[in-house]
Amino acid sequence: MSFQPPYRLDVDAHVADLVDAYAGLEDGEETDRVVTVAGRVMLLRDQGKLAFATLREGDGSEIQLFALSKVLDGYADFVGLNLGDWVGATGTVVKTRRGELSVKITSFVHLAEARRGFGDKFHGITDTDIRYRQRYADLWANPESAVVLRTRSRIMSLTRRWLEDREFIEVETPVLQHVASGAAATPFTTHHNALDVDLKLRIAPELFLKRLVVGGFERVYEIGRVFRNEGISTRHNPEFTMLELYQAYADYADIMTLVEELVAHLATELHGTTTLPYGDRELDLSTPWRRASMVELIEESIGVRLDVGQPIDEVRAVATEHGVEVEDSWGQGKLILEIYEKTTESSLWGPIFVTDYPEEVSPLSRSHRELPGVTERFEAIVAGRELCNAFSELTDPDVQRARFEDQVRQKDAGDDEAMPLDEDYLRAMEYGLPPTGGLGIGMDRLVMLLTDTPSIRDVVLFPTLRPEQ
RNA sequence: GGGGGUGUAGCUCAGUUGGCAGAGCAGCGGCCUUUUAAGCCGAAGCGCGCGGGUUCGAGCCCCGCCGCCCCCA
Repeated sequence: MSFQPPYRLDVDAHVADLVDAYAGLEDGEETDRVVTVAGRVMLLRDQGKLAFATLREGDGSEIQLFALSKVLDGYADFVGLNLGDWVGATGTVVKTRRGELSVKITSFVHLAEARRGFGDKFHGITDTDIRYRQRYADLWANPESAVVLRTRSRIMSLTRRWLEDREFIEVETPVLQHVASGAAATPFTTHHNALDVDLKLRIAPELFLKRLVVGGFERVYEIGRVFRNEGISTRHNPEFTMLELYQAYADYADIMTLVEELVAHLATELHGTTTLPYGDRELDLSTPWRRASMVELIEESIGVRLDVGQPIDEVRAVATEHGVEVEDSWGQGKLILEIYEKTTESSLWGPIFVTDYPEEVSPLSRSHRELPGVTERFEAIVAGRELCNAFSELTDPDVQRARFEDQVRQKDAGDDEAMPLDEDYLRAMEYGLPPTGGLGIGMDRLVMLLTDTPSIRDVVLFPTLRPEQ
């Protein structure tokens, strides 16, 4: 007869709690506390008339099951278990003579067979292809994978709580959009049969969230998946999780404060400190973070002070001198951004707020209150990577229309990632968008930095992969 | 798209100057009253990513392709 597992089981103790509660038992001491625990048998040491098994719960906590043939009903079945099998076990909490906290079991139930093994019981599974494709196996074979991915859940939860404590409300906006705008990226296209229209998967929730600010949601955020049809690397997955928030009556300086406080809060909650290891370096997330403008940082890097107002030939010359492949359609702003990315960005470790991006490359940002040609926009670089993008939002519909039209010109000139014009968003702005600060954070990258993880695939449960075989 | 690394049993890996494919673990059979990656005995399992080529002979050499990892564009 085939294996017939029970339909349910009353589990009355978690391994982690038992480990905490009974750490002080003496070697050989037995309690009369009866517990039922459950998990997978990860190791089994059969001694003949007695056996020891290592039971692991999904959170990684482990306790030994101590089975005596004289005491345990079904002893023969117990020692016949395969590594990886799910069991429930009932018995008393004891510490063995050799000092291992155990449940001395009087009965057990076989809950599921592991027809496939979890790999080498010492080395686990190291083949990345198996780890990413069969995450369900990786989570058991490599407990450190499970720790990172569970920490991700914790980060999402802490972030939501922190924002809600500050009166932000969470919303959900469309993933399927007629116009995929709000970022410079190539969208995925799909088709709706009943309407017979092509739809895009969102590349950012930005424009919908700002519509909500127009609608009176003064502090609003969304944590959701966005999709960008571009390459895959250690820092890019085609679908990733973005936090965007908008705060009415705030500007980009307020948002800088919000970002550094949020990140420092998360670090403190998770690790008890704002000084974290990342790779072979250290990361000091204590506030405040340095603020410096893009042109200042370029000057520090290459010794040349650039300005969007200077003659374009001079900026082109600097770009060419530093190996930037210049296109004729680029103005000073785009050239300066390219020079920054080529010469400066990779040398930044951070945390640092890079501020005052050129208008030409910032179609949704409000112009700087003092400096001509640049916007009140910043990106944070943390651990050498771009973490977020934020600005004082552009609120003037006429200026926004002009910026969109400029983007369309750039698209026509061959820039595939230039932003399309969103007519409905302009209509929304005509109802009045108050002064607003906005932010987008790549949550996957935030998890990477808080878990000291080098690849985005290690913080995404099921990363996008080529189809098998 | 370019460069580097890698692909041998279910898993982790070793395979010397080209000369009948190996180990540990898992799985299977057996022994064992305090194990900790338990130990011991036994049987079984891969024809070496795929396709060509050189050679008496290729896991090792050559060519092409494919997958995975890393770096760069």
